[in-house]
Amino acid sequence: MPRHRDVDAQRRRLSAAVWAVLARDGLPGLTLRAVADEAGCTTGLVLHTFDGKGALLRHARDLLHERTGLRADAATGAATGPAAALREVLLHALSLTDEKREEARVWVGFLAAALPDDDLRTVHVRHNRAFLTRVAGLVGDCRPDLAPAARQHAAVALVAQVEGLNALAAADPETYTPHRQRTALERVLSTVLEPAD
Amino acid sequence: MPRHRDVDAQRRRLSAAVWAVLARDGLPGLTLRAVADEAGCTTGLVLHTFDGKGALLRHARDLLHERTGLRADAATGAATGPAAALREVLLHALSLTDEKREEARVWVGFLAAALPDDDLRTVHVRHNRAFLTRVAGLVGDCRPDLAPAARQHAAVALVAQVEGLNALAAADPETYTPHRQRTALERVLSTVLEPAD
DNA sequence: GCGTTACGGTAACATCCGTCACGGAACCAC
DNA sequence: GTGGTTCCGTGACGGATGTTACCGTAACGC
Repeated sequence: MPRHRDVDAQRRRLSAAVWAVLARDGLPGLTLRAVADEAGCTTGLVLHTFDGKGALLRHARDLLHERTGLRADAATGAATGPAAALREVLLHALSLTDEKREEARVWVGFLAAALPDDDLRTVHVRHNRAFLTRVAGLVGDCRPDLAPAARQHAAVALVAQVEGLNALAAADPETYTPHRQRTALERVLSTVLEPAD
Repeated sequence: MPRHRDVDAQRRRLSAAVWAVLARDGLPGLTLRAVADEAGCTTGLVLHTFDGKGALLRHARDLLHERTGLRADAATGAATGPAAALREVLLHALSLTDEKREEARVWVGFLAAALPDDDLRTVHVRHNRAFLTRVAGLVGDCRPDLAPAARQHAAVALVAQVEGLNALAAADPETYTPHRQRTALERVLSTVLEPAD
């Protein structure tokens, strides 16, 4: 029984190639051949590892969620309190570095690809909701006085702020500078942490 | 010199077909043949009217800006004061109806198409900045006490909130309901209109 | 009414897409 | 070493894409 391969490692490598192509050439450039070239193999390997382009994209989207999730976990763990945890998680979701701006471009690419593709949309929506739920939980840690619905409303505003800044900065980083992103996030954050009432 | 056509009307019709295809089939389905079918003509007419696919997309993006601009003008004119004008313009930019959700899908499609296309990106960024400038002006009307930089910061947060909600609602309208969109926008709006200091 | 001219449909082009069948190469058991 | 089995690169396929050249046709000036 010869020749075993590390299937998971190949899937990770190919998914990383999907991100690289998506960040560099955008959604129109995301072809199996481009992914294979990026990964240093042929389309043969890609289609032996995944059941077609759709499965490849879904796995790449899953892995992106895993990656951002780990970063959020680390941000939560390093924080000194509930408010710091919420702030750190949201700050680490912004496009404050070139690497993160690349990631935002990839996120936009997946979003646009998911709109007409029900399978990919299901995956994309699930991960977006998971982030929303995470933020709602952190809001609850900061404001246990809030009812669940109020936490959800605060989380929606925070997540929309972050993803809006990411989408805008992906196309126009000169206008949506890191400083402006941070300032905008702090504005919304203040409505959660320092309610006027 | 026979047979003159209304070139502008054709351009508008073809651009409207671009929106329809982009809303229904997404960016991957946006082909010249699909646009021609939607407009009830052939690719021959499309390419006699525009210098290729890129020019068609840029014009369609221009027209989308014009359309949203007219809506914002109407919202501003109908408002009873500076605060109402700001609120109305932002509310009309949200995805509160099916038609607006379609428009948000189109906006996401243009964004994703613009990321790897410098010409289209230039157009897209210009229109996004115009909206930002408009919002900054309305903020100035509400809060003449604010310095220009502070107005800009407030406008960035408001625009990011609106576009973030649109992007999220485009893929997941069940989570980002009209009510939640309005509530989230009011939260950010309150930091501009009722500053805690 | 006729000729000229712009218009727009048709069909082809080369290219690229996703996918698949084939065959050689690599690897482990014996 | 030898056989058997898995892996993966090769090359081809049908179809779709953007673009172009061609040509019939409809409309205006005279």
